[in-house]
Amino acid sequence: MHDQLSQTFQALADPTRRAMLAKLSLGEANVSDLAKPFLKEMSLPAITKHLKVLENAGLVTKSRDAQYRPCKLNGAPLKDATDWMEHYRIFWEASLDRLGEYLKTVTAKEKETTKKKKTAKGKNHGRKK
Amino acid sequence: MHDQLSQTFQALADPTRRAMLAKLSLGEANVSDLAKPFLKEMSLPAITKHLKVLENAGLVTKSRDAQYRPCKLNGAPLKDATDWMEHYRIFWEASLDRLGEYLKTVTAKEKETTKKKKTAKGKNHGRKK
DNA sequence: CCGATATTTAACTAAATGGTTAATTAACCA
DNA sequence: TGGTTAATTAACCATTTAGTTAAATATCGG
Repeated sequence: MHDQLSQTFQALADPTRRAMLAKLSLGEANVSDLAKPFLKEMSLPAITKHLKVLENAGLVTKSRDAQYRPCKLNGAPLKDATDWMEHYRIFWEASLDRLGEYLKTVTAKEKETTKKKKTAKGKNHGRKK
Repeated sequence: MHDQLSQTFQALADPTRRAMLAKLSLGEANVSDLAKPFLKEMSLPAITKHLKVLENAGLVTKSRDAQYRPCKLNGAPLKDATDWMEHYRIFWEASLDRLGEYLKTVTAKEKETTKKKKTAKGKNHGRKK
């Protein structure tokens, strides 16, 4: 998985890393700032590694300030990610529409109760249709 | 990594799986349809596994039609993913805006040449330097 | 220079990922 | 019924991931 987009999605596929990005969205923070909320759950080197994943994905840049490493969020790779997802927007808006449609239907037809009920509903493992 | 959002991003973090979604965005397709473009690079069971990842992430649903398994794209999980990313939009538009700003500036102020140039520009977070 | 603080590196481990080949299941069709 | 097609499952393997502890590096501050 070497392409940029995969790396971006991969980096986002972890709640710790997303939380770190959320923190960085509030402003620069050094490593121990970023680590603080997680030090009960994991060690500092674990944080360093997560940060490295974010850096490799280009989502975070690190600079130097004495012994500190102030980190900065770089949103650029997220643009390509949203651009990719944008192509699929219709596929969730469509289903929401259908949900709305469905809700209208059920509320409207509340009188027309229990018509057909025992048509093979479950797995119907044996055959098709 | 058990949360839905992580699973969604994880599923998207692979070009084969994204290509399968792209194909499904054109309409239903059964497993061998989906596999066809990749059978030179990988085996059918590999495709089955990728498909399973997409199913587990809720991005694809599979039904039965005789020996075929028609697959359908379900965009719903992508909504949460884009919603998440939406919070960061400013972080890529910011840089693009600054680019636009910059472009306006240079073209507009082409007469007013080189005014102030060396005012501390960076973050200068801690202190040093 | 010394000790403390901030962070990384090394070495290791367990589990997940992405792939393989071979075998199995299921349904069609002639 | 038997052969063919569609797809999954099993068993296995290599690599990556996510974590650990312990040691190393670098910089500040007195």
